[in-house]
Amino acid sequence: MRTERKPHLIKKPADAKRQSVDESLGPGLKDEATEVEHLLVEPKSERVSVDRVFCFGKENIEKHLKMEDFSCAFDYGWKIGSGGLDSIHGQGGDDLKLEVLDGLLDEVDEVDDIQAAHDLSSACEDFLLDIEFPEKFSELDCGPHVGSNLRNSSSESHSPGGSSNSVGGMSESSIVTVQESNSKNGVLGKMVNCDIHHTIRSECGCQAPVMETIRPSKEHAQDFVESDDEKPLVSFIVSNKKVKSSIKVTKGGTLLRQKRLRKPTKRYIEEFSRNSTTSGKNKCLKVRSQEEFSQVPSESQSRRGRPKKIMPKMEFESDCELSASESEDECKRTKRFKTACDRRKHQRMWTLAEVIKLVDGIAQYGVGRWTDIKKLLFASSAYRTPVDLRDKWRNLLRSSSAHKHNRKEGETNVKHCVRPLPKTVVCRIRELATIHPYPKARSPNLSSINSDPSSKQLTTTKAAPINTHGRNLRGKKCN
DNA sequence: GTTAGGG
DNA sequence: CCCTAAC
Repeated sequence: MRTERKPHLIKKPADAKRQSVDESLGPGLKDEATEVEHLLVEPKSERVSVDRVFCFGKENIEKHLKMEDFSCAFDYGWKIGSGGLDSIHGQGGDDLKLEVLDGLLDEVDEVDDIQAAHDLSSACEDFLLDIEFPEKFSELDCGPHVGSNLRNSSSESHSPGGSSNSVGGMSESSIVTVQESNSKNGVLGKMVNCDIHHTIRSECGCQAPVMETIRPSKEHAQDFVESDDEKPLVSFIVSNKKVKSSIKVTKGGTLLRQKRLRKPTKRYIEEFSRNSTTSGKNKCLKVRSQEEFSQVPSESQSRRGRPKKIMPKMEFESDCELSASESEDECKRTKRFKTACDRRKHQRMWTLAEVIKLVDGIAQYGVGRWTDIKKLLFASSAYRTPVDLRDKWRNLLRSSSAHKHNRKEGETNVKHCVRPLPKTVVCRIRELATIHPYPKARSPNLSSINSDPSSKQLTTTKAAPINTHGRNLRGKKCN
């Protein structure tokens, strides 16, 4: 049992529950301060509201409730049962707790507001809380069914290892049990809590493989194992909650018994994803989208890394499916942003010097050896890929042919040439085109030779291989 | 990996 | 400038 563990923080060693709780609080706050912080928002609110419902009226209890934001169930159980609440305050470790948990009060206010809106002051708050989830996850739960399950689980929770309980339902049952025990007798609740404690532990160990079938929970399962040994109750519950939340999202009807689980707040999700990113645990789906986002700016330097292929759209979208609607929007936004930026990132105009360089390169190496030309003549300009050189050459041929054509026809269409090249360059291009006809492209030279415009295509395609220089790339490569 | 061809 | 097929 966990109670045997170093009770340095406990002033009343007789209280087994508090021992475990305190013990768990110590490391938990240090290691998973943020996680605990957010995860505990829910239990706290529940506890507080329960406190109101049952009108315990103990000031110290209320105070304690505000301060102690760990495992709702256990905390409550021993509090009521042993009445050792006062001992918590003033303990050395409480300062740390207060620091960490203090920030929770703000968020708790949120939850309190929600409760007020739902008019939870009645004794049926449990049910209202339960109904809250069916509303949000209508496909998962149906109100009455949940309620019945809740009661069953709570009553069954005395027998640990109840295989009927799903993983997600464990904590739920524990919570409910505590609340019921509060209303009936604290001692029983205490015992129940003990049992729950064991139950959760044992069941979590057993259920870990099952959870692995669910995608995001794989990490959680690991957390389970870790926390089972190292971190006591709080962290354990925390991880358990994590699993539950993920299960709730991914799996549906099979895990209906997760009633007490509140939908994680937006802030929690964000924080969680952030933590996951830093800690290397991809517990949240959003992490991916964030990573994608961060990739965008880094691509601006080199064209070489054309990210379009790197970004498979289908994969992107499928990831979005599993996350919430908000993240879905984000995904869409990101995708739009990326596609808009990726396509035609920078249209670098070809300078005259570059054109001349290209022409020289072609004259030197021939048409088709674009990589060679790029390496030798455009090594400095990383943004010019061999494909770019080829495209440019293609365009040059076209324009030069147009030039020729225009001249032939009386220079009527000169204005169509957006960036007219110097005559010398055009002449060179034409010469090169004659010597190195672009494969399958309509060589201006040939086209001029061939008076019949309709037969240009055929003539060129046939003429290219015939060319004595063998400038056709394919033929060249074969050499 | 490179190139041709089309968009 | 980008994409894809072909090599």
